[in-house]
Amino acid sequence: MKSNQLETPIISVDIVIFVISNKKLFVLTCKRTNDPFIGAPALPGTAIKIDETLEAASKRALKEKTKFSNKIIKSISLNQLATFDSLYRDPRGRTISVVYMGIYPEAPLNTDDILWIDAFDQPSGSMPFDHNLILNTAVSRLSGKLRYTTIAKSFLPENFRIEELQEIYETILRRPLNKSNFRNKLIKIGIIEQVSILSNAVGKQGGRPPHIYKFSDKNIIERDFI
Amino acid sequence: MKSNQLETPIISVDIVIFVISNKKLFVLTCKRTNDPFIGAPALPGTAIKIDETLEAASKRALKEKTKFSNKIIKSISLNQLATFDSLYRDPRGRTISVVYMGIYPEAPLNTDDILWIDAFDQPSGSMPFDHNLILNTAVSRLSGKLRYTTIAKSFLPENFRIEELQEIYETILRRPLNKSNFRNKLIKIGIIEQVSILSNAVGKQGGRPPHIYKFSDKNIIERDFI
DNA sequence: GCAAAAGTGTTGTGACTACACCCATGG
DNA sequence: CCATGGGTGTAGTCACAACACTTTTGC
Repeated sequence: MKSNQLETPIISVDIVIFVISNKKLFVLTCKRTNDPFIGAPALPGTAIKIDETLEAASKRALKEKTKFSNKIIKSISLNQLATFDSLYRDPRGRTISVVYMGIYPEAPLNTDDILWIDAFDQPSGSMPFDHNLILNTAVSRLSGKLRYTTIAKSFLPENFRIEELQEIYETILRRPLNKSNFRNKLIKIGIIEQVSILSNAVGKQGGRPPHIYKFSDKNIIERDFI
Repeated sequence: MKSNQLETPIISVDIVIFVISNKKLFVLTCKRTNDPFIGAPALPGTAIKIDETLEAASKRALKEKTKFSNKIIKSISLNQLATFDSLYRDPRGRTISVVYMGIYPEAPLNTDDILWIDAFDQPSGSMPFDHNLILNTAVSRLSGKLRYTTIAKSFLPENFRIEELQEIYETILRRPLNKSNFRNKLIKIGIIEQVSILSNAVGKQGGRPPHIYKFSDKNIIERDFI
């Protein structure tokens, strides 16, 4: 620990990465390799260097701790969530953490270093520092953003079925939505548009083939819509 | 300048304080007394000390730079806006600024040190650093919050006339609102309630005396409402 | 009694909800 | 031909916008 920590706080970043799998919302944690809480699953993070932006530091931390491919790291767009600054959040000394959030674009997979935890089932104290607080803040921001942005887009591939999209909403909002009203609203508002008339689905046991949709360019919704 | 700035960024806070006067939205600026941009009107701010929270640092900066009374400082509730971190935002060296915003509870008054500037009429470059960007971010957050919180409360005294409240909304949203629909909606949603039946107004030239209202306890609006 | 300020009523339009029904495919 | 997954239609209700109108005061 350097002596200058006595006079000026350290700045770090922490990252909240979401993914949806099997109608559940998961968050990326990495097994800690350093001193305090070593071995515990925590949000990935790092101290920031003087010549990098907070977002760049976040991407660097992600890369170092998760070993995700460059392609994946690049495709994750990070949004600033908030800055956490309570005096004793880090036992090593005063550390102020700026938190970024993003969405993982593929199916989650646990490894030795990585554990995807259920975002709605993380008892307080299950993560070190104030990471449970951070996660709860991120979850409510996520559901807030669902209302007035097209953030749901990041959870899906370029082309998707409407029901896949509806599942994203239902998972995050934690309530069932009406099929017919859901599609009517989204199409009327004009944030999604049909790509192909009918496409044969892969590996399913009967049923009418779904239409394929994609998001249009519109990114911001005028009023709330779900 | 200390040598450790070479290795770890400095953290500072900046504060955006709003007030409404004569149907205009104003923002507090203080004449800079220090080296870069000395004399220019800028958002008040300060470097943070190691043993104080960001919010405490903001209040301290406000007090030092504005000389507002303790009572006023106490009554201003600060909300974190965002953290600004572009690499060259401060010519002195890497400085990351966490920005807080709040609302001034009384009529604004310019002094030697203090200048209230029009929030909607600040050409880019009129303030040092990235303070124009910060202000624009704060303004759009303020209008966003108007939709789903009762933040308008802070612009008014405990008791107020409905038209005063409507003026707050019209000023921030920058469009006229319908009198009848405005009151119906706010009362139906239940965020304001009548205090007295009719009260004689002070110093006005005729006209029916207004009812007096206050905000009820509800602080969060379920859906958008204006 | 008239102007000014405040408060109320009404009506058409459009959005949201809930529900029932129709379509296209695999087995 | 039926189960399954997908897509559509509609009617009632409720919220919203626009506008006109009434009430209460000072002069």
